[in-house]
Amino acid sequence: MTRLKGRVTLATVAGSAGVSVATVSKVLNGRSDVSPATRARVQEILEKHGYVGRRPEPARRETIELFYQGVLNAYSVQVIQGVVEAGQAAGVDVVLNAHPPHPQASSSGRAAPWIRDIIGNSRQAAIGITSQLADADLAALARARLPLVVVDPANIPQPDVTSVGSTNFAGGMAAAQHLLSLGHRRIGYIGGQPTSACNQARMSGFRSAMDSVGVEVPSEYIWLSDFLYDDGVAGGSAMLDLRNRPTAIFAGSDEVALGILEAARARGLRVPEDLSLVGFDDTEVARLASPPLTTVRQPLREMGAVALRTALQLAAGEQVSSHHVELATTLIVRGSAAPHELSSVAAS
Amino acid sequence: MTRLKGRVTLATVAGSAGVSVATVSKVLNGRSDVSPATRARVQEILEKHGYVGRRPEPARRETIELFYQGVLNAYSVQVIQGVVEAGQAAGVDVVLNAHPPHPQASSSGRAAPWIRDIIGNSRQAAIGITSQLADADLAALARARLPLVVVDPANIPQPDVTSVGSTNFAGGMAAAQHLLSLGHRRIGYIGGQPTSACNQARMSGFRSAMDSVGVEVPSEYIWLSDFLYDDGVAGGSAMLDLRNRPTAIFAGSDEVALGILEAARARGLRVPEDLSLVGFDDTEVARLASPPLTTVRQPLREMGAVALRTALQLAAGEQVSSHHVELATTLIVRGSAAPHELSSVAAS
DNA sequence: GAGAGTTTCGAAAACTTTTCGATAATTGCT
DNA sequence: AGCAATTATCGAAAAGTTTTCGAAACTCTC
Repeated sequence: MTRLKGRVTLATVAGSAGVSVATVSKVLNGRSDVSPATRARVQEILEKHGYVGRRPEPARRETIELFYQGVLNAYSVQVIQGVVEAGQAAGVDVVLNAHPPHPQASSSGRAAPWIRDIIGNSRQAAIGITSQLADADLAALARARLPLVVVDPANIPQPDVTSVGSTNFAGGMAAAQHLLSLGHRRIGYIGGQPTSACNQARMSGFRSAMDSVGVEVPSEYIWLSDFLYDDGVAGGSAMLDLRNRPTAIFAGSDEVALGILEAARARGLRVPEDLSLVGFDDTEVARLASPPLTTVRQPLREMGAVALRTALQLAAGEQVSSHHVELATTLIVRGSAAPHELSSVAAS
Repeated sequence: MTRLKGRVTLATVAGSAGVSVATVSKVLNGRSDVSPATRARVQEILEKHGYVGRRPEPARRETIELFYQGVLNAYSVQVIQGVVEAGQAAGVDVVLNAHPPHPQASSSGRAAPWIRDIIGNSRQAAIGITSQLADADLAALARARLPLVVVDPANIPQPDVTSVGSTNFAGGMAAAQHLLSLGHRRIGYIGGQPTSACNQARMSGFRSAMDSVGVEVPSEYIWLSDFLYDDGVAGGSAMLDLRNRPTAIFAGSDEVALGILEAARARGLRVPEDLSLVGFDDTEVARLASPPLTTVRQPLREMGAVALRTALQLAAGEQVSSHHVELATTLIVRGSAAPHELSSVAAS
């Protein structure tokens, strides 16, 4: 109904409410010279007819905020690309912004300034990359009815935060199985913080695969700090200096793998002849590395695209089927992992 | 003046500008069916009369469009970061968008669709990363009075395009001098397209440094295709298979350097022991490479920040002192270039 | 150089807001 | 109560703005 002819206009509402066009206009603009009773009635009719002004919004495009933590790396770039591409397809603007690394949960219940900015700038939705938000931040966003989608949230997925991830556990298993199938038995893992959800999943997948073939993982074969290059160098150095060093290492990220690569090179160890390496993420650096990294691919662009589409759905008030979506990981075989025979031959 | 009677209205402006009320309204709302000349004139009159709408809009934030070509790489990421940081400082939104690689100068004089989008979305300014725009695109932007700043434009800097670059020539010289000072004499160059301005500058700087110490550069020591990994592999392979292969190579980009690194590894050549390598850009991958790349640093973040500030100046109608700014390059010494003695010892 | 398509523009129509006068309701005063 | 003054409410008309639509001018193509 109310669609008999064209758009709903002030005249439509005025007719339906039995008042003049001017009065309806006054109600819309909160003028004082309208009696409360009339105002209420007009407002009801407005609602009923779903009146929207001539220009619902001042012709401004929908805008979603994409934020990253601290600095951009090879990982975030892929996600950003996915978000931007999906944003173009959907005809929304993607505003990119950085936010300080870890506001360290301000004791007060106030949201961080940059969160308040997002709200104040009236975005349709926000997308975070591996972000860890304080409860106050989440509460502020919820109050403002501003949907949030996090790609690969750093902390354990909370039920009230929509998130997009990948099958980290399966990826960890795939990496371990690949190395096992190449004949390796002494396999180390160098990954991120023990509190990080994706690190836990990757390591659990790794452990699970190792367990299922009855291979022990000694504690000195596990090194956890962060997913960064320097952590790879440190962990790799420690592990390669062991009397009984591993013949293969599964790195929790490509950046870590590159750090291990450097630690190996510094010791005159060649990859993959003397040490097999499997990374995680399949960022650009995996392809550019020498040797190119065998790695577990996270479909980061797709994850970004899914995050954007989910954010738009939430912004449109639609329900999403699941608060957490995981896309499949794939093992990408390049040149950094080789059969164990090679390394034993070289060692002998 | 113009206050003879009551408020300044569309009719006032229309009369003063000699156009219809409708046209003024269209200018105000950024409609497309107004010629640039008319738009400019009306805008000027609007300004002069200090026209304010009946209800001032809720002050939307300034928005600048940052666009990249095709895919994001380690290079663009640094620039993006600089733009985003400067944008935050200036309180403007940075909208990120991709555009198709090379529309190949559509024969017609029409601007590319994505350019029309930028104009239609009424950005305050646009920033391109290594973009090559067709004349029609530039003309369309100029007509819409939309300032454009290009970071490291792919083609020769045109006088009517504001651009930000770095001292490529000096960087090329610095790279060559570094390798020369390490005792190298057989030095190759693998870089981008001969038509690319920055490639020309880098290679000229390289050649100039070589000339000034009287060292010849045989033609087979020069390889030009693109600034990509695969080009590094191809060029590196060709050059390293020469009977009299170079002892050092200056790569026109870090990505090319990584390709050369891989070509060397495939031939059992070690870097820097058997081959010294100097990259260009100092993107993240230079730090992550194994060995870490000695490279010529372009201050990409600063370049991005300068581009944004310049764009805002232009948007504010200010004159900029120069249409092309070059920031200084710096040689970053890491581990991929070593004294020539080492390699001759290894060779003997 | 005709034809098809595009761009530019203003008159008129459509829509919204404001002004201002009419009317009714309320208050103040005797 | 009766009457005047005040106030509240409302809509017609005016004012202001945006959109539609057709005409004219221009451009590109064959």
